[in-house]
Amino acid sequence: MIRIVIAEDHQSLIDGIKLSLQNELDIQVIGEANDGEALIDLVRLKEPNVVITDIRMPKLDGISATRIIKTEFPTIDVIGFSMFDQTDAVAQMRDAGASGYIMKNSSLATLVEAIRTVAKKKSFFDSNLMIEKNTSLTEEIILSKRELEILRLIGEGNSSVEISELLFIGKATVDTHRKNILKKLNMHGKNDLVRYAVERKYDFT
Amino acid sequence: MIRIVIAEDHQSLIDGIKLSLQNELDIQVIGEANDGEALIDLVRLKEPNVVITDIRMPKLDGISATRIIKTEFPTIDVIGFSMFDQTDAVAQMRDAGASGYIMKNSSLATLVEAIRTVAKKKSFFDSNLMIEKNTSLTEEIILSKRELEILRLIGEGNSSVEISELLFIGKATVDTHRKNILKKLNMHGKNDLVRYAVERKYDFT
DNA sequence: AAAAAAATCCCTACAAGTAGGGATTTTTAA
DNA sequence: TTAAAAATCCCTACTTGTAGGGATTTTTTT
Repeated sequence: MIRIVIAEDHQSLIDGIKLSLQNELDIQVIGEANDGEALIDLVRLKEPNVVITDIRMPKLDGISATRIIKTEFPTIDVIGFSMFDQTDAVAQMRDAGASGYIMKNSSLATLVEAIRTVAKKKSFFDSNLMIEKNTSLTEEIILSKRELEILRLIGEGNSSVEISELLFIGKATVDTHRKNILKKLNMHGKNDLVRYAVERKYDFT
Repeated sequence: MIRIVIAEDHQSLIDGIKLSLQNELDIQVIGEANDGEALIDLVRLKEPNVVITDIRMPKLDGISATRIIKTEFPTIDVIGFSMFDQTDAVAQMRDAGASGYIMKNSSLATLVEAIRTVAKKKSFFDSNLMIEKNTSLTEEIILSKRELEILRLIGEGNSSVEISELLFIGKATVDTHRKNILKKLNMHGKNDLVRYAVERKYDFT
């Protein structure tokens, strides 16, 4: 029996995962936490086999939490998961000692596979992750300087026109950059860029 | 001389604040941090008079950082600041021991005033904050259950149509809720709701 | 110096959210 | 039980971003 705990500040997502795992008889959800600190407490209390944790959480983020967990309990396997394919986040989770990484839009099958794989002491990184596709997992700087700049401004809440005024370029240029960013990140849809920019507010270089 | 440190994961914002404070001769920025853990280290090292910290930061968030700082250095005054008027965040910062709270879109004058006020051991909470306007600062539940639900779904990246399908209601209804939420939060503009929903991913009740 | 990458700008069409109205039904609270 | 609040739905007009093209100039890199 694989005993797991889930950490995710979004309760509805936890509920979804729990529901999804109900049919997997060898996997048991023994606890859940809504922030990093609660996760640490929970792990100390229950000592699960596998921890599934969001990157971005209140109080303590998933990366720091993973570091602490792996220091105290090296045998516990941690799977990180987040909304987007953030190369840096994946690398940081790996450095922190995580055994796996999946994305929130991954299928149930992927989730289950990830849990079983890490429980067998193997690592599992979602095949959708860009980091897996390209060999060089160190410097994978996909976005150009200008694109990063524009992404940052999007995250700050600026519209294309506002950005064009801030950077003294045309609105059309900003739109082109947006499209290129979307293409590079393999995203579609209306608000994805905004969400991505805000979500990854981390590590803008 | 008021010695302050700034914590904010968005370097450009730190730069902006520093620039703004250059002309204030009695205020000196003696350090900056891009995450909660770095902030704690910095405070221990430099022991400033005032700390200005973002709520949402990698590793350790502003609320937890404030709690730690106030435990170790009760005389240091902390000012929280964030993008939006999150009633819960303000309350939590207050509980953690913060002396003030301002919003990122506050004017420079407000920022300077806040710093000087807390340095005088008085508390400063931005007059724009809803919490200040309404007397009952405990339960200030502005958004209805349905509105919160929709806001959550927006944060998860769903469009109005998708939300309407998820909740078995019409698209028009979702739009109305959006408009009401915007009105209640006093927001305008295209992506504000998305950004707000993602930013406040915290504490959805 | 030549090729590749990045940055700049324009076009049309379409989808989605905002802003301003209005209106009805269902819940909740006094 | 009756007001008040919440939730439901519809209308038109407008703005903004996405998707699909194309094209030119400026920087890098080889």
